[in-house]
Amino acid sequence: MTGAAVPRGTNRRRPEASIRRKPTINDVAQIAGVSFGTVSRVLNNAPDVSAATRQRVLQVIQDIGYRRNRAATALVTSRPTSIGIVAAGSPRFGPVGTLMALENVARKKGYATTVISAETPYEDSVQAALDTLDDIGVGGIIVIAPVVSMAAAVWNASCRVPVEMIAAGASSTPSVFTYSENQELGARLATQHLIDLGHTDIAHVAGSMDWFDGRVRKRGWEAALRAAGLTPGLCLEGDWTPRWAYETGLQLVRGGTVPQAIFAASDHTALGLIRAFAENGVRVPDDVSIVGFDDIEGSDYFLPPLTTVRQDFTALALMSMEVLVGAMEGREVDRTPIAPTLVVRNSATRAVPLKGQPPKDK
Amino acid sequence: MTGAAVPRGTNRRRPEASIRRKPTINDVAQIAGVSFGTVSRVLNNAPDVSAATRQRVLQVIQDIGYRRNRAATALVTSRPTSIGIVAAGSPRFGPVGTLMALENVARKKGYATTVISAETPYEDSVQAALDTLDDIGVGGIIVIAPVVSMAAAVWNASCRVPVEMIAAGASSTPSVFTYSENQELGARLATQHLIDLGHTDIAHVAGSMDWFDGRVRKRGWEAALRAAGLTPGLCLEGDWTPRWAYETGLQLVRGGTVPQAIFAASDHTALGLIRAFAENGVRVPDDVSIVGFDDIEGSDYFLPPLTTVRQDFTALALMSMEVLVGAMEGREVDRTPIAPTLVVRNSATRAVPLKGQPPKDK
DNA sequence: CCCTCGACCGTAAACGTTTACGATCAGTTC
DNA sequence: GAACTGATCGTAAACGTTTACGGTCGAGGG
Repeated sequence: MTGAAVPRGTNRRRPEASIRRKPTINDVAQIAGVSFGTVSRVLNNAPDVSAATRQRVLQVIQDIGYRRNRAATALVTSRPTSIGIVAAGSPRFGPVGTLMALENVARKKGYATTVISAETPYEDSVQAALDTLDDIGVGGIIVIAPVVSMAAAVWNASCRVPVEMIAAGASSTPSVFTYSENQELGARLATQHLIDLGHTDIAHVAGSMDWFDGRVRKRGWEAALRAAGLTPGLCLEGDWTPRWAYETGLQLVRGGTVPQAIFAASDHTALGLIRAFAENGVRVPDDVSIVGFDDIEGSDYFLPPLTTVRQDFTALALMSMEVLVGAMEGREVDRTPIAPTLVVRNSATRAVPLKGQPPKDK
Repeated sequence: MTGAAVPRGTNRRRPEASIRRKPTINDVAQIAGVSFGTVSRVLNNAPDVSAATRQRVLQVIQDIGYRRNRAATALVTSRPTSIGIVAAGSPRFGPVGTLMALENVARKKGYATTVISAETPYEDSVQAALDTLDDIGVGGIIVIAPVVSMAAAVWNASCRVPVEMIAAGASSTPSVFTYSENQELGARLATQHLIDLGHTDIAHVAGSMDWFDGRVRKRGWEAALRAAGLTPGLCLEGDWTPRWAYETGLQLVRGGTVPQAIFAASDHTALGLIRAFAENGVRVPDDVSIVGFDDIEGSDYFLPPLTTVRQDFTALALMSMEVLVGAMEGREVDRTPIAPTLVVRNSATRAVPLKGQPPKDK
């Protein structure tokens, strides 16, 4: 190969210096004694390569540890190579496992994930996150939007790529579609369990109504009650903290208005309630039945072990990624939400007739 | 959710909306009436461009919503533009907040983060993760390696870019350096608290010795005891689950060997212990003092509220990113670990003289 | 008036791929 | 034996930047 008309592809500026530089497609080609075009073909599993040649190239790739430069690939094929995830900074998330599961599915499908946090759930912050992701060249975005203000921000933002929102019970728009677990069903399951146990006075110590989860769980509670011909009783709305629940519980016992049964919006809520009751001699489940929601780690070792609702975050991640990739590739994909399951333990028990009242009183 | 919401700022930011294609540096140049070289200069804050021109170019960039193509940039300058994070799939992680904090710091420093999960803590899995990250062109990698087998895998793996491991008490090597919170100090704090309360019979219900956290917390317990002239008592090693702790607790009460005080390796461990004791009439803290580790959400509403040790994951993320970026840019950076803090609540109390024994015996 | 010098700006080449197209060379077919 | 046909392979031209270098132009020194 003399200097005459060195074709563009050959590595001219480095004879055989063999620096620590990453090998390129040309290095492979040269060693394998083919042109870089051929190497590209084997890289992309394209036809028009003989088995023997393919084998040889593959061998060289293996030997010198060649790895395709993603930037170059991304540059020429605008085909996206990664997926963006924007997560709120909020602590009340699914476990890290959710994120990991998301990544896992994406990787198996050949996409890298880059996650980015929205500093606030408002428009500029969300738009900034979306833009940053767009820069990177993601092919689609999943935003975890537990809070309604964040969802609103997403609806108002603009983005060139498909955006999927994980937000329980939020509505889809043409440009932003939604996926989530069927938390309303979960709430109905929990409430129904209490109903089946014979309770009629079933209160709800709710989460924040700024959260979709809070809204949807409350809705499920109401729906179950109505379906059973019961009128929804007390509903206290707060935040998700054990502290708030504790204080709420205190008020209940002080006011002498502890209900027969409580559907707590989260396990942490249940935890606060239980402590407030325990400190005042109100026994769970003997005096009041409680069921929680989330099945956080350790809830099986609360005092008493908590009957609660479990969401399958891994399945959620799997499905939502399926949906997004489907949208990116223009495929249609089934979008029936995942169903949570009730896990019954010891915090809710059969209703006993209230003292001085006939049972089945209605 | 009425239709009042703007239907997702459709093309609002794209006035003339000529083509769907992203504008390039050439589009900007053409509209601004300069050459692409000039645009590149203003993009990079290079000198040799007059204030007037710079202003005009900036304006055009703003107007047409130009955003620099990262792939192209990455291709020509090999300067890294992102940071990789590999996390084990394990559930026993810090909260999502840790990951988010990591991302946050990185973004502020101008790096994107891409996280990837190692499917197993073994060598091929870890190496694969490292390779994938290398492909993407990250400038440095943070691996969260709680398990010793994973750390070993990292030590044995090869990687062209700086690798930082977050692993409590693991040693640094020339190629892989380590950062973490000072968990041994945390364990000593917890134990010392018990000692200060007058306990002399302080057992440790440990975590798994496959975890750095498990090893280091045990070491801290021993160290505190020795420093106080006490000989370490019972040490039961298990996993981190409440379940195992529960069963261990059961054995303790059945054997009549419940110690005076227990340093539990984690809050979940403490939770299991507490239940086992509660179910058998052993009162916490009256009969046995317990201090946990982690300060998980809700531990302040356990029965009783748990005295425990809190790690500052945000600070950890901040510092470790600082360290990594420092290494990437060849800077020296202070690497003193972060100190956890003891948060005292109600699960540990002053020692009472054992029945039938004189106090201050031994 | 020529030369030099900054300040400003344009241009070519390179980064490592993919894609479209053209070339070569057996083997077939007539 | 000429022309056609696949199968296999090589080549040029992009993709959107950055970098190194070269040019122009007006001002100022001699």
